[in-house]
Amino acid sequence: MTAPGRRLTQQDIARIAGVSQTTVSLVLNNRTDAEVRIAPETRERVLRVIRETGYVADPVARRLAERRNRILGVFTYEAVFPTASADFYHPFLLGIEECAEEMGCDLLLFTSARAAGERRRIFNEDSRVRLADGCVLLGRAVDRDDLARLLAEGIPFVSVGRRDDAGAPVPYVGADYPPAVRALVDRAVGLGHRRLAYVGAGAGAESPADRMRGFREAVAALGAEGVHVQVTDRTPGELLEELSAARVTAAFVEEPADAVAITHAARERGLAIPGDLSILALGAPTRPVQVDVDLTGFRIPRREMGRRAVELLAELLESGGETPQELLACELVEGSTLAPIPS
Amino acid sequence: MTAPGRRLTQQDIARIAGVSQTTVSLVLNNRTDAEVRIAPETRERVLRVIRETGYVADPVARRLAERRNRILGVFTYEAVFPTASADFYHPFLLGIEECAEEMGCDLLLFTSARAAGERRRIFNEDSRVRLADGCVLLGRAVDRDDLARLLAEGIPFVSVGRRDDAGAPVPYVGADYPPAVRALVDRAVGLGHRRLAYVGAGAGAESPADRMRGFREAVAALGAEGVHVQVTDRTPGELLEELSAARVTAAFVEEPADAVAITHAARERGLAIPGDLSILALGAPTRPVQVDVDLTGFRIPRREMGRRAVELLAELLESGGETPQELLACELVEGSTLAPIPS
DNA sequence: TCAAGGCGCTAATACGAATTATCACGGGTG
DNA sequence: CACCCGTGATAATTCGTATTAGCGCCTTGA
Repeated sequence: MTAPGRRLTQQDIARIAGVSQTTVSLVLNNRTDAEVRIAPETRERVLRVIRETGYVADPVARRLAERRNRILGVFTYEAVFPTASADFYHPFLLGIEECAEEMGCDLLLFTSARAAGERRRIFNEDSRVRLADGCVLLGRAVDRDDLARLLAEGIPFVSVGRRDDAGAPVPYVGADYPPAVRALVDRAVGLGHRRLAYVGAGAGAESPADRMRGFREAVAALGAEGVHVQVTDRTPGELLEELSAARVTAAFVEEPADAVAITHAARERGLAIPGDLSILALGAPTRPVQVDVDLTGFRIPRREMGRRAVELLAELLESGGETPQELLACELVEGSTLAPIPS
Repeated sequence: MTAPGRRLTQQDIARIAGVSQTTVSLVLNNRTDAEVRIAPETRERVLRVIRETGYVADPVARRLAERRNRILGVFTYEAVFPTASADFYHPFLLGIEECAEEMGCDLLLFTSARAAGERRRIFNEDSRVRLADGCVLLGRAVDRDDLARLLAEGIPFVSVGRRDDAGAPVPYVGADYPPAVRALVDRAVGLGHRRLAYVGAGAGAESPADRMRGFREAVAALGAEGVHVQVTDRTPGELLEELSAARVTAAFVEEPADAVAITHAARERGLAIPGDLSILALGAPTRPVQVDVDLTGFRIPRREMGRRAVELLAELLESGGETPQELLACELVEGSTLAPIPS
């Protein structure tokens, strides 16, 4: 058993085995190159001492020397675990953890990144991004300056979620929103809907913008009419009124939590969903809600995105190569809030 | 803007500012001791270069020299994120993350710790435990050898959940099960119950053992009768039969998921809960279940345990000191599955 | 008999920052 | 004029591991 005092170093092992620190390092790394030769008996002796003492290499020193430590950073702009956003982020993290585990990597959560009282920034006073070989970025909106800086410093990273260029192309794995939204619009129009609404910000970050774009393009391509309904500071009731005033028959709601609220409000007022109004949900809820409505919409492949981000990061670390940019298809969810236009 | 090539070092900053690396380090660490003097203008010049280049110290090198890096390791014997156990672990992690963030620490998740195909071990071939300043251990059952080794190597750690000695006392923050179970037994006996059952393993790890102990002691102290019902490989129906055969009127169920299943099975058979049988749940579900029963029992202060573990770890790192061992009180949950004994 | 090369290992050094031990320079003092 | 001391910096060393460049010794081949 190890003495409780100071930690063992290769130097100690070397002393005990009667060899040099170099030899211990070579044995430890199982170097059998033509350049390096170690007598089997010496190797065995060193290995025995290592076994007996239970020595393990200090990962910090290793990283300093080798410039690599099989640690992947995970930066989230919001806290990872807190319940408010947990349901939304959990699947991404699940994928990230799975993949990291398979690759034998540890995950470093940059929980300390919060700048004084404000929202988190990647580069704060003494940033630890560099402790990891590379990192995965998570968050609805990612700071443009942070991205630019990551790119400029050549820090390997992959964003989960598409990002616009920030001085240079940003490596990402995103959800392919436009075709998913387009497919929903297609179906609605196929069921006779002509007056459609996009309910939500449709801007502010790439993902809402992408959905909005998909909506606009599809509406234009099919010759339907599309209106835009903002949700900020409005009750579900007010939204319903605006929809009805605009004679909308199918509402494409950016945030499923809003879709649920609107559905409830409608049913309270005796408005049938989807009989009188069809509701389409564009993604996964980012706020905690009891989703007791079987919403028609699509599924964001969050877990797959997490996995893929780690895979791409690994490739980036391995071989460098091109800036990876991938969009993963969203799967349509049948649900029961889309019906033919009321006659 | 930084050149995309090699990373800046203090040496580079020193060269640019026309000073030595030492000076850069001193300025960076804002050392103003009596021993160390730097002319205001020199300091300003160095700071300007640092600002202009956006230099940040390499945390790895820092750690090697300083023997401290404000990284806390989190070791879980099961995967952290996967949904199966996510609901159980989430609150602990929430507390851990909160506290780490406040203290300006990052969290290192040892996801790579899985030994070849087997369950996780802390010390595998190249363990990274030591990358962190200290670590928090999470998991129902923690390997005794791992604990002994952590203690022997003097690695600072705090276990979430009480642990028996492993060669030496183990630092922990646990839930104080015995008084919580005792309080429930008290109430049951106060309501006339005399034949009580402990349903669950009651052994295998510290936490079930603690509950069992609380149960036994309370039953003995109050002069009631207690039986032990094992759950492994038994259907809820079989459990119910055993309970009824033993004329038990109040069942103390270790695992709330089982409590839910038993309640459902009972109601299906026309057995009233709590009219005919009272059900007490001892803690939080470790398996995913739809908890649609308002169980009487107690709440494990998981979030607080996470927080406290990090706080204690911090103290341990700061000042060394005694092996901290704390038990946090569980809060009783009223629920509606406890009623007076049927007459 | 001597250069060429194989063998098994080690000394020296790099990695980037922190710390310790000095050092050069003036100005005041004895 | 020699001495001391405060000032403002730096050279050298440390942390633990990985890598590079050899070093002696022994065998071969011509």
